[in-house]
Amino acid sequence: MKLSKKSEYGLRALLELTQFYGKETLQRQQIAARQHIPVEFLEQILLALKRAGLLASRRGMKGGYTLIKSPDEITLGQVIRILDGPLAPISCVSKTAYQKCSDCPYASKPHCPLQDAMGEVRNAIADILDHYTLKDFAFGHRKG
Amino acid sequence: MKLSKKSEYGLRALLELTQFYGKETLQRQQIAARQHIPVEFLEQILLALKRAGLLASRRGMKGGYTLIKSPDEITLGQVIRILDGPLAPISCVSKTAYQKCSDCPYASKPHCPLQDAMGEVRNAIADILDHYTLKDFAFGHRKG
DNA sequence: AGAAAGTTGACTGACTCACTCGGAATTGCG
DNA sequence: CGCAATTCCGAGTGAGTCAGTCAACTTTCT
Repeated sequence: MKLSKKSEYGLRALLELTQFYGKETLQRQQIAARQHIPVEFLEQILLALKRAGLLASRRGMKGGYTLIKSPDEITLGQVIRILDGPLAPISCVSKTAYQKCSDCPYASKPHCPLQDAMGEVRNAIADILDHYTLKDFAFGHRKG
Repeated sequence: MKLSKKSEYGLRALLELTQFYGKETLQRQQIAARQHIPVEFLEQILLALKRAGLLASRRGMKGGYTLIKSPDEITLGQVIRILDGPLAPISCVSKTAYQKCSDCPYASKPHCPLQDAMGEVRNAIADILDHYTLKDFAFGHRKG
């Protein structure tokens, strides 16, 4: 039940990018320095987020990265799925990456206890993370 | 955000033991066969659950494992913590195994966005798993 | 042209996961 | 007692993942 460093760094990088949304582009180095992230590792994270359509970048001098979508249209759930894969604790309860469990003795039965329990967990996680936007994340969460 | 095979097998084994609670002791082989679990791997899982005080065992012929506590006093959360460690996605929001994050730039600040978000997630997971008993698990969950 | 940035793919060392094995200790039965 | 059946325990293993690192290349600005 663990969040990888990759996702953690990715989220922290987006925190910076959100703060400068609409103002400046940020360079790897700046983000890395402000958030204490190894710069080469950060790079491949930023690239993944770019390929997924969240970021744009410009090369060369004065280059850098920018958020390409509004911070209230990006959720933590999206980001984690990009960097870590599905949120579900077991793949037979994933909605975005469902896979039938192969050797489970309940595969043929009408219902599986593990699926019931883990389905609840996955929904609880997704409910939070898919409604938690970068804006909430960077400027304080809505509730309260 | 993934449940290990170890926990999955452990939970499925306890499903069997719950069904025979107060009736018979079950042997590794029987559990392994009924739940399609590699028997030597199952063994070390059962041992861990025994050391944690959930199971008792008897050696030799006619030996086997029994649940030592009532199925409505054991929660899925307990089991997963024994086999997989803390439920929290990052250790700085764990209640059972808290660890200060070392290089986080928010460590000194009054609050950390990542902690806010992941704290919510950890609470949601724990709320479910710490109230989901083996009895619920084996015989159908309370709600509804 | 040349410096500064991003891009790409490969590489690495440490670690974890999911088992597997061998052997010792315990128990039941004849 | 002797033997078989069972649990107990520690160590080992092969594949894969995690968390970076590196070198070489392309693009852009001055």
